[in-house]
Amino acid sequence: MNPIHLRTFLAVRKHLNYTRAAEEVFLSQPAVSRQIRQLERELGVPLFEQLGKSLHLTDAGRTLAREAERALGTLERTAEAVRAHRTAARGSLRVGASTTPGFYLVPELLGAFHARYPEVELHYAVENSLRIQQRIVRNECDLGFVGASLSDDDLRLEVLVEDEIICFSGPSHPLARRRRIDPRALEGEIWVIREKGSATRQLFESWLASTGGRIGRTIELGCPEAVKALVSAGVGFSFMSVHGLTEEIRRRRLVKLPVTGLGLKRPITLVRHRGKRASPVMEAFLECVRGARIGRGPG
Amino acid sequence: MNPIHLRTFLAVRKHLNYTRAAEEVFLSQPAVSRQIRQLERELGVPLFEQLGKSLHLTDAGRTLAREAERALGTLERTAEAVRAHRTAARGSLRVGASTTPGFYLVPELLGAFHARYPEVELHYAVENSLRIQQRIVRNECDLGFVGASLSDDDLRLEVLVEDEIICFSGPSHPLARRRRIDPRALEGEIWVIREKGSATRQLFESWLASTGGRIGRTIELGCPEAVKALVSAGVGFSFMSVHGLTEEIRRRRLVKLPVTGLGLKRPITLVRHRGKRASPVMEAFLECVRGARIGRGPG
DNA sequence: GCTCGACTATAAGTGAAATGAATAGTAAGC
DNA sequence: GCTTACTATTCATTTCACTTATAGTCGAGC
Repeated sequence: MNPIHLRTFLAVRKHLNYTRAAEEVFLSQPAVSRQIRQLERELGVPLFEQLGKSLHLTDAGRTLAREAERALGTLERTAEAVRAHRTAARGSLRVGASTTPGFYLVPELLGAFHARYPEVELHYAVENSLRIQQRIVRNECDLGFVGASLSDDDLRLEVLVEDEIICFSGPSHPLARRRRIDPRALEGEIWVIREKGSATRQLFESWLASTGGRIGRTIELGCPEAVKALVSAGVGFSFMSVHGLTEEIRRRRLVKLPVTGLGLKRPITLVRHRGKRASPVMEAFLECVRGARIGRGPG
Repeated sequence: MNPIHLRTFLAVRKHLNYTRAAEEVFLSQPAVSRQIRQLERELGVPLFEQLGKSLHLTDAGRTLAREAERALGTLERTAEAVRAHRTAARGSLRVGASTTPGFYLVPELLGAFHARYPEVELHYAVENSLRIQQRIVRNECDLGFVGASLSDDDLRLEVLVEDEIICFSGPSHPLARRRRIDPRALEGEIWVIREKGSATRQLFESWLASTGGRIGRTIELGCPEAVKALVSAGVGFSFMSVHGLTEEIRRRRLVKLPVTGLGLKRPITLVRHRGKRASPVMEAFLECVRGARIGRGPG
């Protein structure tokens, strides 16, 4: 029971005349006869009856006429719903991000995108860089933003902006008054730091080890905002992407510490699967990302 | 976009594997590839994307998956609704009848039929015999019951029962006391009779003319029940099918008049179009008609 | 009663489209 | 780097639907 058969049937019902119906659907009259016969055979009931010269619908034919229009409509709406995905107006976008971009970069991108494409369903996952990488590979996310440099043949990387990691403390902290701080001098202080999986922490630890320094007493917190709040209250010091600190430094709630030799930079990278073809929604989001003039960050 | 394509698509979505999907829908793998490609071309969007070795649905694919099930369901229900007409349980029946059977025979048949097939939509037209005949020829009615003998090459006639036309008056009428009434004796009385188009009236008038009798003063009424009511009240006399009088005669509200030589019989005939194939509903109704033991009438 | 006109059914030939088998290509895993 | 699992491609084949031509049927008009 094809849509073609149904349309032919409806044409016959309309004219009650095979020849006219054939003209309407641009077929020959035998083709119409055949299609109706096929329908009748498949459904097991006659759809038309011929009395003398005139054609009439049977009960079954009346039922089919009523339902066929609904069925064709459903099919048409289905096709239209799918075709709607040709534009970015409808669809979904699954974005992943590691903590630093996930807190201080991506939310505003998503906000801007949502304002332009309110119908698009957004999914957002903030996890550590490794897990974001996995999500991309498994196609659980369409694209990701990470602070770590990943390397994987399956991934397509695109550096968006350089991120700088700085040390900071609260304004009342003794370190805040120093004009120059040797890395070794930090060892006696309390370190307020993120959990082990944090790329920021790993990066900083690597650098510290290269200077011969060690980590002293620590307080571990899972969320960068919690770290900032604690340090701002005067407890210890920490290090973090400068992008996450702009506002607090301007308000003098946090102070950048002049640690000698600390010039830790890393790229914030847009990650995609190499083999993935960009959907219209994804194209639109990428345009948003590039239009956001990233790189004019606070660094 | 055939149902076949949609089913193939749903199989691929289920397995996310063309080869397995091909097994499920009993096709070769290239055939599945091809059908999916056709769908994608028709809809203008990719439905699947291949990342490395694994297959994923696109947004468009997800939409289609959701809608395709609904669309296939609609089609299936449509087919089922039509197939339901293979039995007499669903459908419609258009019955026509002339006055005599229309009042005193068909209603109980329809009642019995409706009790057995409550889902069948019934249409019932009571008109004079000629119009019923027209309705059958034009296929406005599926079958008819008439009191007149019709002749038409297009019609298929079947005598159900002999109907007898008798004369009657109210119990208080002077005629009711007579043991024998000559047709001529009626001329002085008031005739309560049906309208001109009535087959009963025509039949009676023909008979009367053959005896040399004439009609005297008349009161014309359109409906046989009104005729009975008036006569029962003592006004004049009338003639009518015995089938319509059984109850009133038994209750002595009407009295059969012994008019000499009056033996007017006519067949109550079932009328169908010769070329019409009986639908299941019609078959069922005909069975009802024959099962009603017509012929054991009150005559 | 016969012929003509309108219509549908049937038959045969044709062409397009879908299918399947074989094969090449590609990615993933050991 | 080879093997395995899967999809894309190619080509021959078959199937199916269509068209053309024709026969059959019904109704109308002379």
